[in-house]
Amino acid sequence: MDRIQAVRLFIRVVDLGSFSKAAADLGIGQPSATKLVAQLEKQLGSRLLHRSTHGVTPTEIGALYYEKCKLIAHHVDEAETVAALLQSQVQGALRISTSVAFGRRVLVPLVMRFMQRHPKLQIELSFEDRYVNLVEQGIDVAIRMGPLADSSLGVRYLGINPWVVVASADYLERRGMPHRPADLAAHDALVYSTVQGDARWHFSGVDAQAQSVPVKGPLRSNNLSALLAAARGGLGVAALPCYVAHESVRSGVVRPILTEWTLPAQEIHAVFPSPRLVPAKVSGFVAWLQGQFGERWWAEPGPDQ
Amino acid sequence: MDRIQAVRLFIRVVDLGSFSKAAADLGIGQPSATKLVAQLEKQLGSRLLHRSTHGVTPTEIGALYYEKCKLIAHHVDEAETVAALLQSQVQGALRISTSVAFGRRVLVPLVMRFMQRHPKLQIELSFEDRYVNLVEQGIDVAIRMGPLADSSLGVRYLGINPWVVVASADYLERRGMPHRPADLAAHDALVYSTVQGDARWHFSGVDAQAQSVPVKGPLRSNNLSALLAAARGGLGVAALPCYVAHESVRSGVVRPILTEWTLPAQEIHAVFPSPRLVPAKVSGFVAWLQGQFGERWWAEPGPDQ
DNA sequence: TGACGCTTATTCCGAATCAGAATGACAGGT
DNA sequence: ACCTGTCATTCTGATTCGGAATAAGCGTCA
Repeated sequence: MDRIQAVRLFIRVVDLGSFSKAAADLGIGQPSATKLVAQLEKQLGSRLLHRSTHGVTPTEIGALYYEKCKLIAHHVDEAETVAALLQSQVQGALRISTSVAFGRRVLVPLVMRFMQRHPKLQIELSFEDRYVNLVEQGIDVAIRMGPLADSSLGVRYLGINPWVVVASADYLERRGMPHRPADLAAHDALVYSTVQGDARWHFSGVDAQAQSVPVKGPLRSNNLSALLAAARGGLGVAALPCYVAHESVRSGVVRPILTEWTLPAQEIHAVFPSPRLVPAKVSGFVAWLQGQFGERWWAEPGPDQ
Repeated sequence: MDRIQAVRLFIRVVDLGSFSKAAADLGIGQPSATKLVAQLEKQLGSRLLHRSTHGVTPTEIGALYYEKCKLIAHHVDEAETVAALLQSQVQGALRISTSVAFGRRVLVPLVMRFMQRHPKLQIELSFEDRYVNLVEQGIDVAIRMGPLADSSLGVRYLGINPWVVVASADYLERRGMPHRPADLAAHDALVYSTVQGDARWHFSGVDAQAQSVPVKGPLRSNNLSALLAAARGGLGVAALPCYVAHESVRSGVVRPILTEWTLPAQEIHAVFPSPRLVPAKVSGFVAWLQGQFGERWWAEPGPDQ
């Protein structure tokens, strides 16, 4: 027996003065209404309604209880409304976790645009290159690159994150232009320690032949901006995500090399707790994000740079 | 699914941070707790709790809903308390319906005593010699004489209401003392029109022989006090309830006659709506009343006379 | 007076739901 | 590495639910 429905029914019964009408009003059968109120009375241990063959009238206790029931129903409605509003509207606090470089360069401008569309949304952007436990940290959605470890979470594919190998023009002049991946062995590599911890770069040729070459060089860092700066300074060859390198390539400070080969691209995913029953602020943000990663999204202008 | 129990469970789950503990707290199994909250979430359409293997924490929506739930639970408790208090305590308004003479002479002093025992009780005494519909008139309990018509009501036997035939001493001197019911044919009868509408008095002898005698006389009234006054004034012979005649008999103003025969006594009943689930104010009053009608209750002193 | 209409109460039966035991999976503490 | 405590899932028997049909009561109206 659902006592909340029983309370709602009782209210309608008192309002309409009839089991039949109230039952029809709530879309249930008359016998159910009779039995439901009878159970309510049994639980309370006191009669709420005087029955006659021509309708019902509340008893003294029933009248008092009726007033209380209206309060209860009101609060129940309010509670459901609260939940529904938070659920259906994009509002409240949205805590986003993302990697440092991607967040700084790509996500920030996107989030700015999203915030303009949803003024009631309060964004909290958290930059972390290490894996974080979404639930523990209270993260609503994380944007992650590469393979996904935690399969119990909700996941949406956003796009692909291609990489490119770049070097500055003067460096290439000094050290020569590599034509094959193997040529890199003679070059100074700027290694992104987070992804390329094993100091090997994996290439795929146009004929789908994979090549893995060990690299070594003067700089290892977990900060892509530092690697880009080093590449711009002519310190070596860097493998960078396109979105990091694009500006410098476009302005000519660095030049992409080995364009016949491609580095393994990472899939970009939005990850969030609880695959089902996702708040609208999360699902709305993710859905909107999915529309923002076009064919050459990394060529979009960055935030300020 | 009982949503009120679900709400209560959800509160305990948030309080204790665990399904298992909350389930044990409410005396249900852990799977039930899990399923109940899951249903609650399904109905609301949003996740209320973050699950982990070491307990649960409320989500943003869950925390808000938790506050609402506490309000709801509070109001539910209050409503149940209201009903329980009215039900179990003798308080509130008690509407009593009774016949005019009986009420005035017998019930009023009894009710006075009952009121002293229960100060929170508000009595409304309604005097009506005709039959009233208890439910329509909002009567909590009626004290009725004689046969009961409405069998759908709750009934408690209170006692017997004997009658006596009286006349004043000077009348008997003038007209002679009747020795048998048949002698009344030569007397002036004072007829109580409500009960003796057919103008016949029915006697039972000591040997259980029934006699029915037609009576006629100068006065018919539906008011027993008027008949008593007429009898005291020597206007005739009156058949009266003992409780009406007793004072006048004791003081010698009138004398009982035909004491070898008895008039049909009426059973006194308390009648109230709804045989089951009777409020304590009603059942308490009726139970107390039952103890007040002893062997010669009608000899008790009246209110003021 | 009698037929009708509307109401509540009760019965009955198939279907849906519930409750708890058992089991599995998982993470943290020792 | 094991143990403990937690949540999720599955399964099964019993309970409950919900509506159709029925009965009975009372007021209304012709």
